[in-house]
Amino acid sequence: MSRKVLLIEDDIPLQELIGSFLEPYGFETEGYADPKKALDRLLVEKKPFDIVVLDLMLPGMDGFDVAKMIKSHLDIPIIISSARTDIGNKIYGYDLGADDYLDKPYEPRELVLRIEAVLRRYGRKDELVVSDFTIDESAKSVMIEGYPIDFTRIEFDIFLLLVKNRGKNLSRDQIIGSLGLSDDIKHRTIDMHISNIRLKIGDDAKEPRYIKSVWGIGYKFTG
Amino acid sequence: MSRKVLLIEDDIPLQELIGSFLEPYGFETEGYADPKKALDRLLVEKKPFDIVVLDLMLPGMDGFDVAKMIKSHLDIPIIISSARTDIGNKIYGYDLGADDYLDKPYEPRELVLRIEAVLRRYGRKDELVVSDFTIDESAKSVMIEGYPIDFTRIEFDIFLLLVKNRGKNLSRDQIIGSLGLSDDIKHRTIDMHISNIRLKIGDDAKEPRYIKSVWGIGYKFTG
DNA sequence: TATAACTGTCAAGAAAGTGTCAATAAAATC
DNA sequence: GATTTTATTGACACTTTCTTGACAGTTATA
Repeated sequence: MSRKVLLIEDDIPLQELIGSFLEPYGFETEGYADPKKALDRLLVEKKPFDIVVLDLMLPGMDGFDVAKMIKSHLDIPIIISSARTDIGNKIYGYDLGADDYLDKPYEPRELVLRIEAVLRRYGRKDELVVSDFTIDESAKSVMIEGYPIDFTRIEFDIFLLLVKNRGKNLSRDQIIGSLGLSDDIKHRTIDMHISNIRLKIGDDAKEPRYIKSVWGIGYKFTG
Repeated sequence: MSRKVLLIEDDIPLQELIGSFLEPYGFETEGYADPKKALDRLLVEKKPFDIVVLDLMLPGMDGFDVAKMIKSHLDIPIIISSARTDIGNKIYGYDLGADDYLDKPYEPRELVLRIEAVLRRYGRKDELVVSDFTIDESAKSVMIEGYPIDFTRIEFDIFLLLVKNRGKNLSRDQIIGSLGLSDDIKHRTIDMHISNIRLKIGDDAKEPRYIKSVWGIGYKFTG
């Protein structure tokens, strides 16, 4: 299965160079010099690309606006390539959600690496890696340093909630509410789940590394 | 007010170059070649830095471990700088919470821009920043110059109330009422909480910088 | 300056919160 | 529907926080 790259680049020879360079790596490239046409293909015709490679210097439209428009409509990775040496742009690029940034001129080989890295990151998107844990939300599985942890359903839900709010204190009621548990559940119950979670992740309640008790408030995860 | 940069970099000439380049932009740089010393300064002596610039290639310790250690103890932005061209590292860097990534060699001017961008991004958290304090209401946490203060729940509530009414005198009864404490609580109790709060924020009751006693009335926070 | 009212903090007991065992209830699995 | 697994809860020991009386020190005021 070849992966489809939408290349928005007004330098036609470069466009062709990139296209032919990417091909042997299993990428199918479609290049446009006109950003409006590219947007049309992506957003109107809804051709399913895997990634966008976007030049910042474009005729008729600012590359930033293109990136912004794409990101606001579609969840697709974007690599920005630019000859501008202005770093402000680079930062702006990250801010608006570009997934990587490549200075021109670059080696085509580097582009391949970047694309693969970005796709890899995107591909394991439902795999949350936080501190020593790898959490797969859809599989409801957690690994600690590569070793699977055998959480029960509620333990998993509580753990995930804590991790997603890392650094934040969550009260027992917030936990109960977020998990949709019957609301006359006793606070002791949450404590018990926390106790069991700690046991399974090897956290010592006295000196916890991951799940800290916040006296009078609740619990928080600190990666 | 100058912003403090902790530079962990074993190339001494580069360290000095960066230091003198950053200075005119209002940054005060403290450089360490030895990551252990830098960590000591940051985590043990608790010197309040605003940002960490970290080289990955370090003697004695892996830069990743340094970043991890810092992030697990302190909520401070980190920019990783590296000569490694390995893209895997870059991704890993982002994964473990680096706030930006800079390829060596880089223009010092670029570092300035990155630092400012990262600080700007950091600054716009939904936190209440008053005088030397950063208060996160939802997390019920308070930091003074970047370092967490370990308030109890009632201390936090009183402190927040005072801060939100800064400049205004609050009577003990107002405090008791606002916090929903049992209304037959003695005024001594509030004094005691104030005393403990002052202790924790390093305020001297005789000559308080933050929480002033208003004779015959109550207390007020003056940022 | 003397006196009354108020404030700061110590120390100790009261109150509230937390960790976990063990028993039971509820759910899931076979 | 019997068996196994998971969830819930009371109990109790333990920890942390809160409250208060006491008393010294401070400030207002007559």
